[in-house]
Amino acid sequence: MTDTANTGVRARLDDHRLPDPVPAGEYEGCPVTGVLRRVGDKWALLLVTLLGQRPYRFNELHRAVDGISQRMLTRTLRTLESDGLVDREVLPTSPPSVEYRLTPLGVSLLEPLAVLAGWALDHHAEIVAARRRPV
Amino acid sequence: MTDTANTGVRARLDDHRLPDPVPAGEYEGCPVTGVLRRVGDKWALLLVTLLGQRPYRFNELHRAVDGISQRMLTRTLRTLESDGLVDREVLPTSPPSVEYRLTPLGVSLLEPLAVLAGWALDHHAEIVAARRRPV
DNA sequence: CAGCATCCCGAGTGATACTG
DNA sequence: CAGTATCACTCGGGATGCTG
Repeated sequence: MTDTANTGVRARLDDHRLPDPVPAGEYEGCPVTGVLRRVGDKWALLLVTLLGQRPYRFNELHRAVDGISQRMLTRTLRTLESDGLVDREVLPTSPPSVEYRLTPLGVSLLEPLAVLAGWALDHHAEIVAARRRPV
Repeated sequence: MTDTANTGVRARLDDHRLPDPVPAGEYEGCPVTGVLRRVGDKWALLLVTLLGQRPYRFNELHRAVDGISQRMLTRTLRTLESDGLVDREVLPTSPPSVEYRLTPLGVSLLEPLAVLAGWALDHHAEIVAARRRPV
């Protein structure tokens, strides 16, 4: 592998769009797996939860999450947008600001997510305990 | 990067334990994220779903999933066992056979999972449609 | 049968610097 | 402010071969 070899290169020179539009995989076979992979994303769920409360601007999200890099914030938002979960709106202000909000589809995800989050909060102590006792 | 440079070397020579006991990360900060990462595992959820129906033996699982490697099957089962979701029982037969079954904790996960799976089945068509329309 | 040991590749992710 | 371009590094995950 040479250093110049770009991973997952787009090779669209004249149409310089996003460098890497969507991070993760296809919805091959089972659609449930595809959704779960999305949900299992390190940041995706956190962003969805945040946006479930109110719209956020880019740097507002960047500050709110605190630990995420600009790159991953952009990529995750782009993925969520591409999946139709998040809507991106560019406001015509003098310093351009962008607002992100959940789509109806994104809102509909909040409820199943809450169920799983409830389970996690309810049982994570048991999981941690299980991990601490080797066999 | 030279070819001899090993990625993520273990460097524990005298204590040759498992090469990589648990694949994924810690439960830092939010326990929900940790659980979601587990759930987002490529195979973990599939195995939990399978084991939710009845106990399976190792190669039985290997055949049932079909596409998983021995290594990932072992690793995923070990992780699930380590998290207290799956129980591993070695049967004292002449060719040693091992049975895997869900623990009560694992069974309790089936319901939240079903909710999420239901959402996925219900909306994955919208997601696919959203991905096909660029902006 | 049920694993464990290695090698290897690509995806995911962070850090940093630059731009409209 | 809201990104984009690179570089570098780790880790998930597949292939293959060996063992008790």
